[in-house]
Amino acid sequence: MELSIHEVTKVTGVTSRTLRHYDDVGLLTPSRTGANGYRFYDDDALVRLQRILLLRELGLALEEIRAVLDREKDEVRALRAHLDWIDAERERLERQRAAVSRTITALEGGDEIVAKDMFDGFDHTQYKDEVVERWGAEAYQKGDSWWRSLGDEGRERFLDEAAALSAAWTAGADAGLDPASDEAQALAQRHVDWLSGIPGTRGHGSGAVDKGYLLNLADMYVADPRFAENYGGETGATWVREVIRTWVAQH
Amino acid sequence: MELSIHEVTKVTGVTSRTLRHYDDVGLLTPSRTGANGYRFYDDDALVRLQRILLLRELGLALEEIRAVLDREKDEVRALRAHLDWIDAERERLERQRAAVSRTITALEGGDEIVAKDMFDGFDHTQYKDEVVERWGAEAYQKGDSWWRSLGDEGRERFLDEAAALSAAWTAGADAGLDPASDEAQALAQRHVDWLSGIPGTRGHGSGAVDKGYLLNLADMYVADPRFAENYGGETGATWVREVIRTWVAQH
DNA sequence: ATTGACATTGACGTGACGTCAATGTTTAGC
DNA sequence: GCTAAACATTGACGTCACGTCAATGTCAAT
Repeated sequence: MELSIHEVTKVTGVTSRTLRHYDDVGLLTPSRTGANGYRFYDDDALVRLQRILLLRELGLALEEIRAVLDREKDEVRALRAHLDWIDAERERLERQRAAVSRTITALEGGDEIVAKDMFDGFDHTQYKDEVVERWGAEAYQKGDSWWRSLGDEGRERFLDEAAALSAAWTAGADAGLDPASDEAQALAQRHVDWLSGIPGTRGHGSGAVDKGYLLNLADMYVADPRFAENYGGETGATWVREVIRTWVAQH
Repeated sequence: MELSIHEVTKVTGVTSRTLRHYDDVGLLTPSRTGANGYRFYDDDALVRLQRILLLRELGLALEEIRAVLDREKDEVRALRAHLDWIDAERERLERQRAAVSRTITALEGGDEIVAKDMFDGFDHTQYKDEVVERWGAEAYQKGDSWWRSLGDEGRERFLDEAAALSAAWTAGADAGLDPASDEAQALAQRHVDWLSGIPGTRGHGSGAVDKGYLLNLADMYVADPRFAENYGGETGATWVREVIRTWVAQH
């Protein structure tokens, strides 16, 4: 039995364009080509097409399919590799979903989010991946060569310290510490040290963190609910601001 | 402040090619273009770039981003739509993963899988979309003009009935019904009626479903673990086969 | 002979750039 | 003033799996 290209399309649902494409890339050669150039497919060709379509449905690329069918590659191994790829894609989508979802929440939270604000969220350390994502953007302002230069380990340490600071601030606020106390001021110093690692935070010329920047930051912690969350809510953030203001006054 | 394209790349991490591309598609026009053709970006342009990069990380297409930034589209609504798209992608991957996984299992199960076998899975109704996919292939053997001719509604009904049958069979098996009981036999009749809608199932000449085909089908339900799953496992499938055998004997 | 259905081979379009290639501009050093 | 390095530009092709014309040839039926 030999089918014309039209009959194959009716029977398989694939378009003639697809069949010609498969011919072009050498994935499925017609069993016979007439003197007029017409393509004809016999049973063997149809079986091969069947297998192609199956693997295609499973998501394999045409090149992969070709390798499998030409016995250049083990079928199970190819599918296993594909499974890994699917898993990676799944995870990526999962993270992206979370990021989009949080962004929507933030946008609905009320105030118009200006890009500036979104990129300043460098201590949103509740979720590491989110921070990494934010840093990919944050890097814009600070120059991401720095962030990249940290290496995986450096980034890890940086984020860990950020998380530790957030926890320490919350604990201090909960404890109702005096903003001028040694403990609170030591915490402020630690925060400043951490900040100093970020390019762009240091004042012009001086090697130290810019005080104006610090005060702005403190204000932001209070004003922006998304920041406040990381510092024990509004009251916590207010306390953090007091501690920082005190520290600035003393330096 | 005005940055050259090179400075922008250092500061943002995007390549100059990307910036030129964004210029080409009108997504981000440089604030100034020198007489020499050089591109320069001011603060406003950088803020716009910031927002572009953020939305890009969230997975929006450039065209979408442009629509959002040009205030043609609400940001939240755009992100919501994108969320839907992500969810759809997630589900698609989930199904694909399951299909690939099952295929691997089947391949490892021993016997070489002939294309024929794989395409006979027309009542894998656990997931509708999967069935649709399988049908796209199954159609190969039966001639998919029929499947297409059903229309969306017809396909929907067909798949719903398939799912209902699968559930009914499982329930019957769980209940331990007598294969010869009226209830079980009614179920068999219903299954046969459903099958009769499929071209190729009817015996030559007679309008009724071919009995040999039915018996083969029943055997397959038991033999193939991928089928058995849909009929309450191996024991369930065995019971289904008994019911069908009884029905065939009585007709 | 004409019509209509079906076939062919190009060739462009899709999305978001990467990657040459060929060439002009600016800056720094000698 | 010359030269080399660094940086800029505009094309233009490649990616992936085809969809979609366009221009044209072939075949069966009327």
